[in-house]
Amino acid sequence: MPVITLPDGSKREFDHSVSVYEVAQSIGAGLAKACIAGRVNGVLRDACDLITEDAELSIITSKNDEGVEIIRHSCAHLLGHAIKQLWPETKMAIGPVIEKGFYYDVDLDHTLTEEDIARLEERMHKLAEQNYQVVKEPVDWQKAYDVFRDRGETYKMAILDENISKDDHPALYHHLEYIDMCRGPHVPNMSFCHHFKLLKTAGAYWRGDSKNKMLQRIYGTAWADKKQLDGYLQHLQEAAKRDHRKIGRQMDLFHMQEEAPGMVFWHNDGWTLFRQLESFVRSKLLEYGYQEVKGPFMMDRVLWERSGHWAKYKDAMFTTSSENREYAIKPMNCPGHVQIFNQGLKSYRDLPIRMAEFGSCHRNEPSGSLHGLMRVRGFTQDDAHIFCTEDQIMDEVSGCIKMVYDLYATFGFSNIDVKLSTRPEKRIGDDAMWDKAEADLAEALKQNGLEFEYQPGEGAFYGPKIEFTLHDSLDRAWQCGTVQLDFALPGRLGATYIGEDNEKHTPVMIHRAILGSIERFIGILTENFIGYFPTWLAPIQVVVMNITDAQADYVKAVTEKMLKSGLRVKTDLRNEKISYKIREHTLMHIPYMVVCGAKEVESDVITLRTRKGVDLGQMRLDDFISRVLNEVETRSLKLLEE
RNA sequence: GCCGGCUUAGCUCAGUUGGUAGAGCAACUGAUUUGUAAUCAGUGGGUCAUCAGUUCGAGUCCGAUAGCCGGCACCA
Repeated sequence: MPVITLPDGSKREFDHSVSVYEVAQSIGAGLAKACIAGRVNGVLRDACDLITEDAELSIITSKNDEGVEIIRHSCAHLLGHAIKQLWPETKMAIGPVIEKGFYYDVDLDHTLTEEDIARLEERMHKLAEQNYQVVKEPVDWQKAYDVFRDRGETYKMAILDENISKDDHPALYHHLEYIDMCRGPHVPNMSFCHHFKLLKTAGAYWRGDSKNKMLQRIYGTAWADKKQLDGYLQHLQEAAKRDHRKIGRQMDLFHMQEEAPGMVFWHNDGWTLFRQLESFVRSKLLEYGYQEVKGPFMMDRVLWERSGHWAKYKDAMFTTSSENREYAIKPMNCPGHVQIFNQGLKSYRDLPIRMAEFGSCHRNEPSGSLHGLMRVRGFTQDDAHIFCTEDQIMDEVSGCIKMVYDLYATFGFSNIDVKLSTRPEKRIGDDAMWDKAEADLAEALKQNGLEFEYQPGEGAFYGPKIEFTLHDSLDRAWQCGTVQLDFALPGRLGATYIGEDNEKHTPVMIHRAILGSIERFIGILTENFIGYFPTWLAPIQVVVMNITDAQADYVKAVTEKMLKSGLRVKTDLRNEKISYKIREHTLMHIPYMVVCGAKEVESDVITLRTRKGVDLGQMRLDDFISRVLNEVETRSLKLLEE
């Protein structure tokens, strides 16, 4: 006699076991029709699952996030259904839900082309339009194994063998003649799965291991209704428009070329942006008590062997040799910083030493991983290493965390994910060291009131790390900042200080970067702002234009005054119509456009317009300069009058 | 590195069943002196990524290499 408690607190009593669907039906026909699944005592269950005892139940429909996820999951099955009809020899691997969609990994000798994807999608639509019932069949392990063995699904057999206990009761989901295995839940019928689109194919290793066979992965997106689907497809188009590689070319920020794969040629305007970021960080270094240093770009291989980098990363390091000495071009700055620390005897009174560098690093990243500014082979870290005693760890890590949030806020990034990556398989140092390092970082995060997730096994080989992932305006995630605790490297490289006890001790080293790679950060900023950089970052802040040659001298004088005030200004005295000039500079996203015609000259003012097309009218030049300087100094994210 | 795709003028792209290349924008020159997102006219510009094949003949077909793009793997 189960009593079902609904989310509004109301209770319904049944004199027999009821399915989720039946409960929905008892509430109303509309809800029954919309019912995808149910959450029973907090656990997602299929609509057909029976409730035998008193339970709390909420009905899941396509209005719930969970409902949409179930739709996506069922779309993966639908894709399986279609592909097995078109290519019956296909072996199905896994078909999970991902953010905004789903994919299915399949093993199929025939390489799927774009036309094949179109055919597949068409077939999926045809199947879904039948609105067939999805039938769930709970089975025992052996039955599931037999079913997939009979169907030649070797990957499903492998999953049963390696991932599912023999005592378990996997569920089979029947989509007409197609059968898939799943934890579920799934939609009760395909009427829910009409709003999807296949997006692309890609290669993906079986079980995510590059030693395994590469399968074909088919990506798709699925939504509750057409409006959501169309909205998402449009969102994808918008995202493509803000690609930093495209904007970087349009705004003449940088280029890359075949002769230097993964390395950036910064043009004047891009380099201006770069320098602005650098001086911003530099000003913060002073505020947070750092010194700034610069180490050599390459050092003898022996040093990298001692640090442990050679053993793990030699394939990814660029080397060069001269006069019987082999050098490695630095892939990171820490060993260099230890060399600086090692000059002269240090006392515990000297600690902590916070040593920062805009470190130019080179790593021979795998060719397939290169991606515009986001993943390059030559990059610049806003790197720092803090040498401190064990007692100082908490304060120093805490200081790093505060600095991370301080800097990100300047760019308007507030939605930040925090992760703590723990010891990897390949590592140096004993377990006691790792226990302490991981505990310290976790404690520092807790003290700062931050919620975080653990990433087991994702730490660096010398210590655990905190990773900060920020979200841009399209809610895409980018890992930028990192704080790493290191009990290993200072010892390996012979760093010591004299303690209160007059004995030598090995300092602890904290590695930290906030922007990460400046190149990458510029890529992120470009896409986040779609090229509309805030004035303090904008390569050109103001452009001054004349209407006719008669105002050329006035324009030059106005420009001169702005330049002397420290603004980045350029003139446009070309013999073109004002609308033509405005169009061009608007496309280049220059924050302020100043027009000087006969009227302005006469009353000694300027006329202003912003790149957003806002008319700011006439203004006195001094007034404008002081307002913009204030905007730059406060690193405002908004233009005047915005 | 792996799977797939792509590579034609500075940029965005056409180029029919193989018959030695075209547009728009940009650039340059000239005219135009113009009031808030494109003035008009003219000119120049490509070993069709590179290399090697098939063919009487290759931008087009085959192969290799490089780079890029989408993923996967990697990411100190």
